[in-house]
Amino acid sequence: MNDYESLNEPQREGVFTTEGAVLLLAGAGSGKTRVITYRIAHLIKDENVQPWNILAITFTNKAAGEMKERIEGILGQDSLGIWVSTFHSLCVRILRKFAPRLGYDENFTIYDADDQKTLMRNLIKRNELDPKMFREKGVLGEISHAKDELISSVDYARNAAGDPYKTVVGRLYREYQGELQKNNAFDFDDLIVKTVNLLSTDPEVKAYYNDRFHYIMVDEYQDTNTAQFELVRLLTGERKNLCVVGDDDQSIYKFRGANIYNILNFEKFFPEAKVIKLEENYRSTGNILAAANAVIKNNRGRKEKALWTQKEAGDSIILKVVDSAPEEAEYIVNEVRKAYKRGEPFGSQAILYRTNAQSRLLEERFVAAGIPYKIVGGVNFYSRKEIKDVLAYLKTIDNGQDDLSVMRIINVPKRGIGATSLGKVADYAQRGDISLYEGLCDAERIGSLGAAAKKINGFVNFISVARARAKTMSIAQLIRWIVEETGYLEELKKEDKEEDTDRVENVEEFINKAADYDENAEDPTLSGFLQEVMLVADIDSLEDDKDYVVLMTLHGAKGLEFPRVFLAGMEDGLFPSFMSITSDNSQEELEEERRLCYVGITRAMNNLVITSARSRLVRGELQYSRLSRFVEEIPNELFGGDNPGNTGGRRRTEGRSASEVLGGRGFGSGQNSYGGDGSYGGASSGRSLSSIAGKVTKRPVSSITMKASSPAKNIGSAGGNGGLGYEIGDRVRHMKFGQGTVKNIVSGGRDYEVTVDFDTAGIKKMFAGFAKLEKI
DNA sequence: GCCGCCAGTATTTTT
DNA sequence: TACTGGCGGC
Repeated sequence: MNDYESLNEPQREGVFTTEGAVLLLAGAGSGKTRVITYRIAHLIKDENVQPWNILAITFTNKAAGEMKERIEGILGQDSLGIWVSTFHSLCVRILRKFAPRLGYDENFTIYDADDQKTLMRNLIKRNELDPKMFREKGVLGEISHAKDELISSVDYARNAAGDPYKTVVGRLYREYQGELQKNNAFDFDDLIVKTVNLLSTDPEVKAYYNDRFHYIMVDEYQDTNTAQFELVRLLTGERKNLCVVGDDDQSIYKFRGANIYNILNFEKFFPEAKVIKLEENYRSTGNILAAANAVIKNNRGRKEKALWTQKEAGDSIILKVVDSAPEEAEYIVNEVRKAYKRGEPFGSQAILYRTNAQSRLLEERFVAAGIPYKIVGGVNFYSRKEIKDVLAYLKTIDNGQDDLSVMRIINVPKRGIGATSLGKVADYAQRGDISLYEGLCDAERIGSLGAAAKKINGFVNFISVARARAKTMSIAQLIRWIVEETGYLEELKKEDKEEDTDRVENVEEFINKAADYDENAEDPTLSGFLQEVMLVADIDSLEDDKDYVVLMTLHGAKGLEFPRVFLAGMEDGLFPSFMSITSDNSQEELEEERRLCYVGITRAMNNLVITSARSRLVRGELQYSRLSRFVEEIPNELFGGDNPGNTGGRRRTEGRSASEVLGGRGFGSGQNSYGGDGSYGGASSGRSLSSIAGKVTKRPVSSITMKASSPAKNIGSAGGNGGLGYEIGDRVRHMKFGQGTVKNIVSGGRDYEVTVDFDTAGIKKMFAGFAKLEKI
């Protein structure tokens, strides 16, 4: 911890101002993670704060994991006991302990979006409502927004008086909550809301956590909603040692209830709050930063600030406008390859887009080119059918009150128990006010069931045997036993469709994840496993040390950085989205889109490539659009006029004829596949757009590999720096930043902080333990 | 009770 | 285009 000198003045202020409320306005790339980690280290090392008195809240598990690693890198064992977690996992942890005080069991189930839909669909049906009028998605959206604002079903119904639609939604809201409780389940929003309820109504619980957490930090504060703010406020208690870190310019989750006033009005809630601004950007070149500033300054509702950098202007920003989306994909893949040949690893390049659907064409091209890539987002691993099936078995075993899960698996694989029999049991259960599973246990007593009762008994017996086994087996063993004993795996294997082979692989992958949990969790339990798994986002699987091009949405890219960034699909109607342009409060929504654009631009360290297609297929229809208005906001001089392949400064190029566009010609020659299987072949010249698009049939499952075990912790703590394998002056290679020269090695607690001057990425400081530098 | 076909709908972003 | 739910035939 001899490294405080490397901090700039405001950063230092952020580290040392530990008492009271602090609002850290941290611009993109201004080193906020560094401030948070150093701050925590300072609290523990210099202020003698116990690690378990510190709580740090992040948005993704990945961010939490990284922060933990970095703190551990500085403090080693001394960091044990710090709570670093996401809002949702924090709440799960609290509820696991105190859920009974709310009338739930500790082994509650968490319902994801799919489960919510199923439940709501049932309710709409039961109420005999017109499903056209009341769509489950719309109703759930209303409920979710209410929960974000801590509006209970009672309050909602009261506010709805006079509005017929809202009155019905209010009723559905109430019934929905009733069902959740009956099933001993929480949805995502409930995790927060119920924890807030608990803390605000139970002084004992509140005192317990106030006593526990003396210092609280919240990252990405601009994306918190009202309920999350209230949660933080309650946890903070009288000490008021709360440090929030955020950037109003990067607030991009309003659609999910993020309340920008949490940041804009922080000083109203905490009048004595100290406001610190981090405005020096260490990430991007001058040109990139200038572009970002030029775009964001068009927003009105923001705190004034000016991000600056000491870096040079760097390369020009490249703008490439092509005729069609397939050409865009081809161009990007080509540029990726060229950059790779110039020495930029694949892992240093990322492609960002507005919607997940855009990944398809890109993926197709990457496969054809034989370039390693990874798509983040889209369908979550845990929401695949086969995984959800297995999960439903586990949930049924763990929490018999979860009717939804029982319903899902009772006839999977086929047991000959159909809708009619199930309906009879459901009626019986409802009359007796018992769970569906308890109803099934009574099958013999339901006369009308006839032969079906035997089949149902078979299922009930299976579950009770499974419950007994769950007590002795590891979770991985239990899953394997389930999929074999029920014949589920057999059924998947029997089908020889490609799709099903993937499914079998996914189930195997799931078993691996369970095994990993069995090994690494502090106190592995089935409930714990299920709850953890339900909160995993796709981004969490991103591994820094793999050399692949990353493809993801702009939302997914928040908090990440890459030496080379492609912003794809920069077209009005796509980005900014059609919805935002045509919406009633278009002004506000466009500002949110603009912030998203700002986030995208500021992910880039050295090179930014913006692409736009004059036409693309949207839902099977060819759609024409003009260059995104955001690109128009970037000053001309930041674009290079002589970039190879650039449109050459002709930015406002409109009016190509439709026939020219429809020709779908590739722009180059010699685009032959590059180590791929050749099935997609070479240039697109001559092929019609539809035939190219028609090629996409199935997406390969982007593999999510698990690390065998421990994330390299104590490397090189031998003596001297003998364990590192390199010293000052040596040339080294980093998976993401490429080659560079070691400039300095400083011992920092258990690990070494190594300074490397990378040829393309510039000077970086990193902990040897997880930088995994290789001498060359 | 099961399977397959048809029609309607959706795509903005996700912990 | 692609997914889902509903419906009818076996």
